[in-house]
Amino acid sequence: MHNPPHPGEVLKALCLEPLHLTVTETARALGVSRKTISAILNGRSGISPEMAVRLSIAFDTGAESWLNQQLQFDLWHAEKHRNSLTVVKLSAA
Amino acid sequence: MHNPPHPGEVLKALCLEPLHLTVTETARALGVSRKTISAILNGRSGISPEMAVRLSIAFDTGAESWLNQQLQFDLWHAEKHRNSLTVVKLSAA
DNA sequence: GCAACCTGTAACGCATTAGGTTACGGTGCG
DNA sequence: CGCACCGTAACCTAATGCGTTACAGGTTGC
Repeated sequence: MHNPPHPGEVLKALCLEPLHLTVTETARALGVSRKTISAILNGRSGISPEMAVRLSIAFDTGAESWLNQQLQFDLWHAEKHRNSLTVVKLSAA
Repeated sequence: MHNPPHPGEVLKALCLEPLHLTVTETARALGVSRKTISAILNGRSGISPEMAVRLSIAFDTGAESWLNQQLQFDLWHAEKHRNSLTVVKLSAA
């Protein structure tokens, strides 16, 4: 339940650094601009579904695992505002 | 591989109909506009992280399960364009 | 030393999308 | 008929993924 990492950090640590890939090389391989990769690595963008598919092709991983990391990250932020949401319980009623 | 259902359909079938909830009632309970619920039920919007938390409160379910359904849905659409993406493999390299 | 080059990032614009507000057609009830 | 409620469409705003362009900091070759 502790601060989950940016998916970008994981991407950097698990994919780019082991292969000594630069932002430029990665961007070219994925078919996107350097900006897009830079933004992800620095946590200024999330992993979009399309990007997840690109990653799954380039690094031969599951697209789902990338999106799951993004999900955990987004959810963790959303949960922080849980108690500031005005919601009425309907289940237990 | 088969067309995953829209999260809105699931929401309607599993939450609204069993409790005979109207769009209006649900919207009030969740603290959003009727439009927002209507859009989700008809597949014109996805389940955002914030919405998932609202659903988890109102229906006492896991927020993650809603986002996972959304993930499966989004991913399925993204995968359809997999072969139209210009991506170079880096893993096997 | 300096000029050409490459790398990573910031600035700006565009398209998409979740969400609110408002307005409209439809239905039930006094 | 009149009124209230329902679901949805139309319009606007804010956020965000992406591309293009521009810029600062290094290398490398001369």
